[in-house]
Amino acid sequence: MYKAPRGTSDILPQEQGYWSYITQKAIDIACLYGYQRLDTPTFENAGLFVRSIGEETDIVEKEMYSFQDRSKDRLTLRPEGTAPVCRAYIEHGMHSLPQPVRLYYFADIFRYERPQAGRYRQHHQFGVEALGDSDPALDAEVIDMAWQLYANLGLHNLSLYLNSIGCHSCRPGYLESLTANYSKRQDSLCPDCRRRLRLNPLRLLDCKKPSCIPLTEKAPKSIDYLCQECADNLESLQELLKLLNLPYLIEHRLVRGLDYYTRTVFEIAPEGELVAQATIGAGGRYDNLIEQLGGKPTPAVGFATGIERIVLNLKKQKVAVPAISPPFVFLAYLGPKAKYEAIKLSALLRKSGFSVTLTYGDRSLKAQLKQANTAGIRHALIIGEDEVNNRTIVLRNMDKGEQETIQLDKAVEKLRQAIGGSTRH
RNA sequence: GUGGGCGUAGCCUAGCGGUUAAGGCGCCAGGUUGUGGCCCUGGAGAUCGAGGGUUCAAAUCCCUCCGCUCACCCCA
Repeated sequence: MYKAPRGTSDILPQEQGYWSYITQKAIDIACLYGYQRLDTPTFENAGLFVRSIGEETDIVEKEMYSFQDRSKDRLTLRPEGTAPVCRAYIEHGMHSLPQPVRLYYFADIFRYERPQAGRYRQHHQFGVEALGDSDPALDAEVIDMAWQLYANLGLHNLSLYLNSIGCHSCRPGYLESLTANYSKRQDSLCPDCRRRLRLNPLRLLDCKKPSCIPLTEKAPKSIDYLCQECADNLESLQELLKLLNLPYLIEHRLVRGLDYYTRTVFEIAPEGELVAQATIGAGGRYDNLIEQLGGKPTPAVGFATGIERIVLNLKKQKVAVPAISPPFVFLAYLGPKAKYEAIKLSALLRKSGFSVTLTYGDRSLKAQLKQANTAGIRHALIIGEDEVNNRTIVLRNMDKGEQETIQLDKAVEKLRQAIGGSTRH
């Protein structure tokens, strides 16, 4: 038996209510802030991700789904959403549009990881990118969008963590100080941290081992090493967040796993859970990325959120999402002549805008009504030999258990009346 | 890649050495010659994750593998 590949899953009909709810809210937010949709391919040239995410990162080193196609091109299923957007920005000359260019996307994301709660090999993200402006007001706008999205979704008790990891001019000084600080205590470091010290010192701050936490707390903070410009930026961002009434926490241990981030980085997670796996959305500024990918120097800021993690939290917080409506009417028939009429009528009903379903296996009326009932369909049309001969049909209200015989050619009209309080048909 | 937990019909669970593997939900049919929800009756559906071993006898004990799951690394 075939099964869905490890770390992937089917999104079943009973789950779709969450997905359409989230998708719709996300589109609403994007429109509200004037962002336009951009869809990029599911796979890109491998080099795009290697160059943008960074060679030394886990994603590039061991998590990419890469393959060679028949023309020997090295391709990769996208492991994140920002680099493709930047590629499209450059490729389509979007620098000649009024700046900033505001874009949003929904994308499948692929990473070869060991699956666990809230982590999959294929997952889905909604993301926004605002390209072509370095003003911290744009950072604030993106953070605000994220925050409002969660609020509109009905999620509560979330925390916004904020940090600045500086720019190319001030970060080296900070890294030096951080490395020096940790080198002195090398003996008391966990094995992972010793590796981080060599490969990716920023990540030292991420360690959750009880033995390392005191070190992370005493470690130098990036915000103390910011150059004037970065410091000013962070300062005005904070002012703007206050202006927008967004509660935030400066978290100096917050660093992001991708190399392209500069200055602002942020994460939104359930209160008190600053662990990577709990994060439902994250983002930051990436002022050097577009230039690095061959475009003109273009500052930019973005944010992405995992749909699966939103679903997880909606369930955890018991947020009720609107159910997906069943068809408006169930068409039941008895006998071959009636079947013929029923199929003809179903076409007419659909043409008139009524969602209608029927079962074709010539089953008993009992079975057909049972099916309508199970599906939550509130109106049934019943046609048998007698009705065909009289050009009539029975309209049954499934909630009330009442029914009436009507003229067959009045079915559409009668159903229109039956809509009553229903919002959808 | 490392470690823990778990694999019995579509789903949930019982059985933990001894005949045809049991129950609930769901599905199908009948009770009602053309009427759903409640009830009653019946039916279909399981090579007990796979392979090997121990034994007169294995779903049950042992080994290996596979899968799921949780955690670590790291990420949404």
